Amino acid sequence: MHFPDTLDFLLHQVCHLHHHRVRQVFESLGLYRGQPPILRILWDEEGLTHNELALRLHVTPATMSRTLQRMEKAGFLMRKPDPADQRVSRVYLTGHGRAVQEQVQQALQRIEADTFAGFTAEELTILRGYLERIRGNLWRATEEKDPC
Amino acid sequence: MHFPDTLDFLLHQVCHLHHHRVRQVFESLGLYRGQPPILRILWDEEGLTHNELALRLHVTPATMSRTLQRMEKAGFLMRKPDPADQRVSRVYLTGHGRAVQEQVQQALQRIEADTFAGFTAEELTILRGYLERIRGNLWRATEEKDPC
DNA sequence: CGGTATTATTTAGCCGGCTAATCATTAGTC
DNA sequence: GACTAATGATTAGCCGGCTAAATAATACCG
Repeated sequence: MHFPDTLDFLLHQVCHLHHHRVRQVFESLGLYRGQPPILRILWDEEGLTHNELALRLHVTPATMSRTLQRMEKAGFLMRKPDPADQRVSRVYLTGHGRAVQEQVQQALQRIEADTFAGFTAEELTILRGYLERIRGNLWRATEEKDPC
Repeated sequence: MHFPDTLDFLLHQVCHLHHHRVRQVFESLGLYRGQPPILRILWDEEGLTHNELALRLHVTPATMSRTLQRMEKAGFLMRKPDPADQRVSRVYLTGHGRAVQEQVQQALQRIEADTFAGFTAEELTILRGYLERIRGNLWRATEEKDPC
């Protein structure tokens, strides 16, 4: 690398490697990066609408629609129309979607253990604070409609 | 959110928001998220091969090939065959690719300022250390060929 | 009640990630 | 020199992001 790492580029690299690690760990379960967070929500609460899921995970309805399609096709969940509103469809787990819970939780713990290996409890607390501040910073920055 | 944020999910959210911010800031320059790092390298050193660029940025040749195609089409760079080896093509900036340097640098500084707003110099040093450790952790984890 | 506005989901197309396969070129070996 | 192995770039297809547009259903207002 010919130019020194900016902190921002370092964050970019961490993101890239994190994505790669997630991909690697979930591959054998037939799950892709965007899918485990959806399962986590549904294990806790089935019957949510597409929109509710999209809002929870801060992605667009278009993204959610497509991911849910793929997960339904892969057998993790099913979508049923809401009897009270024909525009709405609600999302429910299949048996397979429920059956993978233990494995997915273990996979998530594995990723977390890998990512933060060697950090003391105090360091993890400090790091959490830093990441929360960064999240807040970025959230505010993207919400301000740029005049440029 | 019905389950508490794990640190890992917090990192996931930071990545997502960071991507979004980068997208937002570069939109007006006609650049997409993966493209500014390529320009940064080329401002410093033109004539690199596809493979060299891919290795520098830790992406696959397929990804680099496609991104370069798009950037050439958008007018930022051009690719020329290497006279010594017909498999190789080398990447050079166009006038436009050079002309946007100042604006791109400013955009990058803007993202950095937004992301780390409110951090003291000491905190930034600690954060850098943490991110470097995380990068190393993830790098090692992905390189180990998982037996699972 | 009729007309307009809003909403929920989907599709198309762009982007950057990946893997796998392909093709032409080059390197290596006998 | 002939053959095989390796290499560089590309394409196809999958994924998750986005925006824009579309369609059908529902809400709202006069």
